[in-house]
Amino acid sequence: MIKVLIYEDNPQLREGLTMLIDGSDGFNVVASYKNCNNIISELKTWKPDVILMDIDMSGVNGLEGLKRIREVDQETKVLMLTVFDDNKNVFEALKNGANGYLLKKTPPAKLLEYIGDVASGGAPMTSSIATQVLKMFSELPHQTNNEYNLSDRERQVLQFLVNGYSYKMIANDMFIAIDTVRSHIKKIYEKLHVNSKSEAVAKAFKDRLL
Amino acid sequence: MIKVLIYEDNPQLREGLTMLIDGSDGFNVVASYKNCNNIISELKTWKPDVILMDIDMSGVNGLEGLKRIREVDQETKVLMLTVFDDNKNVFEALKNGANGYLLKKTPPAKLLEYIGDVASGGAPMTSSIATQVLKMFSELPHQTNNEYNLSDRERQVLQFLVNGYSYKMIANDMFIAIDTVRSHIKKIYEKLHVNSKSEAVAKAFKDRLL
DNA sequence: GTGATTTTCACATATTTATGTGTATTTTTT
DNA sequence: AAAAAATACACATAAATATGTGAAAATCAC
Repeated sequence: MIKVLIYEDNPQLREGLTMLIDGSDGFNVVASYKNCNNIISELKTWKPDVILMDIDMSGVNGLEGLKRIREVDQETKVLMLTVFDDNKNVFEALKNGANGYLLKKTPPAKLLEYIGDVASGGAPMTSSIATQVLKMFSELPHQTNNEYNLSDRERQVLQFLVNGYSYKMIANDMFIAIDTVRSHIKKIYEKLHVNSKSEAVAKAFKDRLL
Repeated sequence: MIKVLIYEDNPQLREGLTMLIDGSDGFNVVASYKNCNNIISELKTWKPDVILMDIDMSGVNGLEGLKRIREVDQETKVLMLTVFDDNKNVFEALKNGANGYLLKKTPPAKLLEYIGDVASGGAPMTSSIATQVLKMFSELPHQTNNEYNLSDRERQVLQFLVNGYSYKMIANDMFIAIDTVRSHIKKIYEKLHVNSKSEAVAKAFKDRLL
């Protein structure tokens, strides 16, 4: 018997899902809520096998709920539900440890099938979602990180370093004195907590700084 | 009407698949073969919408067949079929532009559904496969590339460079003379076609050399 | 508008790197 | 067994890098 906990904003859909799932052999809906405001205590109370989680809810939404769950529990399977297959949410959800991602228009029979899948360790997603996921991963490594607060000029210089330019070449290409290049680089080292060109270059790759 | 072309080693399964698919509304099996030896001319002859491709076949196998197709055609959908969901093949297939990946034990009804999915642009996969794909991508950057034929010792030295070690520190840690470190590094530069430490480090990341 | 940051430049110097040329074992490949 | 790589070491030198100290103008943020 798979214990299911439902989070869904819309009362009609919430009722519908509960009826559908609870009325099916092998499934048991232990409770359903309209947002994730008290998700941790609810999780502890019901100890569900699978959580069906709507993304868009007023109050604490599904992504936030997922995060809260994963802070304390890696075991419970979480199946995200959404109306739109919008890129950003899919990615956020998967990053935060969602076990699957379904569109609300998924037919009832398949929904049950997917809940079964996820309960037994699978990662179900509708094929349109799967397409997106693959596309995202293939296009991925583009989104720059700037937790080190490099300035524009510093990022430019770092880019040159990564491309293997010497100080002299950088000075030439940027139309500044070599001593200026030096001072930028000194600042970069400070900010990245390194003290050599290759460490800076390595860090640029590791932390996707460019 | 979705035109399907089948490549499958096992005569019984080939017959079975053909019967199943051809006998279903909306599907038409245009031909089926026991290997990919002549896949390009067969592709041109039949112009299928979807190719159902077994991975393990004697003669030209499915992966090789997929590669040949993608050299000349990006449009035709290719659904890979396999008995085992072994990691390596899944990855290879997806890298080479497979549109989906199914286990042979997929029930007939779902198989048809998946063929429909892929024909309309989806990327169907069984949930066990999807799980693997996600896991692979998340674990990914681990599988070293050695097209530059770095020797063991050279790779070690490069690793130290990436970690920001100076020649002196490398010599110390590897219990060799600093001149030996130099000579290794010179060799590394030759092989990577670079001439500075940072270029070598950058290349190590770009080409996932370590 | 003023204090903070960024960008620019200068001078000095110790250390590190890049390159060349050569040699001698050992290991691997053919 | 011979040829080819890989590994190890030495000496020399020009170029590049790291580091320090200092300072002025421009730009940004509150």
